[in-house]
Amino acid sequence: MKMEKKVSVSVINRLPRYYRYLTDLLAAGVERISSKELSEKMQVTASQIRQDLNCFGGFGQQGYGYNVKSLRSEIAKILGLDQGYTAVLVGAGNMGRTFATNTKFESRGFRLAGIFDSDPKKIGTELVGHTIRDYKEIAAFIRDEKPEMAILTVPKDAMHAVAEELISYGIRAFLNFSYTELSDIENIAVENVHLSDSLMRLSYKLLEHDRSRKAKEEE
Amino acid sequence: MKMEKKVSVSVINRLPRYYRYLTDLLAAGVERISSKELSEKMQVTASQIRQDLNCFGGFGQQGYGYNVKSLRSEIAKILGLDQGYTAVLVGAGNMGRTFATNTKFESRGFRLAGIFDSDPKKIGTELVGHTIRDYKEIAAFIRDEKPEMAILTVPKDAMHAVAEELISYGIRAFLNFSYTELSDIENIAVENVHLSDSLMRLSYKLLEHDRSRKAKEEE
DNA sequence: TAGATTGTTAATCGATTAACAATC
DNA sequence: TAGATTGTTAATCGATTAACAATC
Repeated sequence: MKMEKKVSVSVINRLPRYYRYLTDLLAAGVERISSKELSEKMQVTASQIRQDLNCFGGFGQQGYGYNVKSLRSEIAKILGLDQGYTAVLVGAGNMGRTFATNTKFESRGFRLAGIFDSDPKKIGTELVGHTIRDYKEIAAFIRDEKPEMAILTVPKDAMHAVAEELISYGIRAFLNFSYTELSDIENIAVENVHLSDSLMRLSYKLLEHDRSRKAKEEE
Repeated sequence: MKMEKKVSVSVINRLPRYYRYLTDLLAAGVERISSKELSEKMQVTASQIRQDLNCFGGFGQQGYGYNVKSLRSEIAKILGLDQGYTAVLVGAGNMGRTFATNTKFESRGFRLAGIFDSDPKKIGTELVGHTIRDYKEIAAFIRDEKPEMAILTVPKDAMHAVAEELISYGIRAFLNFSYTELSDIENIAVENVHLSDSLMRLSYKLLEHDRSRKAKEEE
């Protein structure tokens, strides 16, 4: 895997999508695929696919295309899915429960080590095969289990304090679902998720469509 | 609001973030802000902020900056948040419940008209002030209530059939949470959300950080 | 070998940043 | 008026697309 120049975020952002499509193709029993075929399925250009992949290495073969299984595993490696990264989930509210339930951690190469909350009503109950633990025990837990990542689904007012505390225990990656953004911190990987942004983008697109429909009618 | 050239998706994608920051500033009682101040908060360039806003009009004032309240409301208008768009939620599973609970529809200018599921155990129960309805009744409901948007949190195998059915009833925007992507359809606004993509991006970032940390240690 | 499709270079296009005159 | 900061043009930078020689 070559890594001369820094790979642009545009490319990185597309990798999970490639991974998903390749996972589906593999499940469908497809053995090989050309950049052209894949580009049609994904509604992007074949050029872009080839350029993106060649940021990391030459995974294809002239005259043949790409082997679905091996390309998928190469992308997994690029994304770090082969690292066995371990995560803790902090916050077992609605969002936490949904994320824990919907995310197939193992099939994505991750391990969910534990779930924490500070609500006595939740502590001790079960969620996706884990007993929800008291947040007070998280320091000891992280010391023992050495997870790298934390998924934060805590109230926005608590978020910063929780993040700082977890960093002091050695956590170095955050998937943050709380409304307030966690800004970049040196040596810490951060990814903020905002579901309502998607709704607003959809609204913009709908407005655009309505506008062009109206413009057509007025012709 | 000028609209000569098509505004790029990069700009559109940033609008919800501006909207969030302005909402917070307004809540904090901040009256005016310059592109420079905002750029520092948001970790972008002041140039980018001014360029982005000027795609839609001159909302600022030389020597003064931007009025937080009025800029926020301009962005709301651009995003269509003043259109009173109405949505139905289809699927009251984990994801549906979380989205319904976490999204302050009204404060974002939307109206949630109804929630549908086909599970008899769920039908008739309450969720965020709505009684979950039988999916069989959705045709009549859409005819009466005329929602524009549907939020899809249905199993991936059902997704395409549901989307097509809803289009036939007049729905013209989809926020799709199912694993399978809903590809672009003419005159229909589509936004796909993939939570596990965020986890994979985080994983990539973590791997990058680990790599550069290791490289430093080896110096 | 002939055909197909990659990897890669070059050309184009678009987005970001810088700079500054306009103006509040 | 002087100072600040916008709106906007120009310069730079980067990303995407096109093209094609390399090669399986």
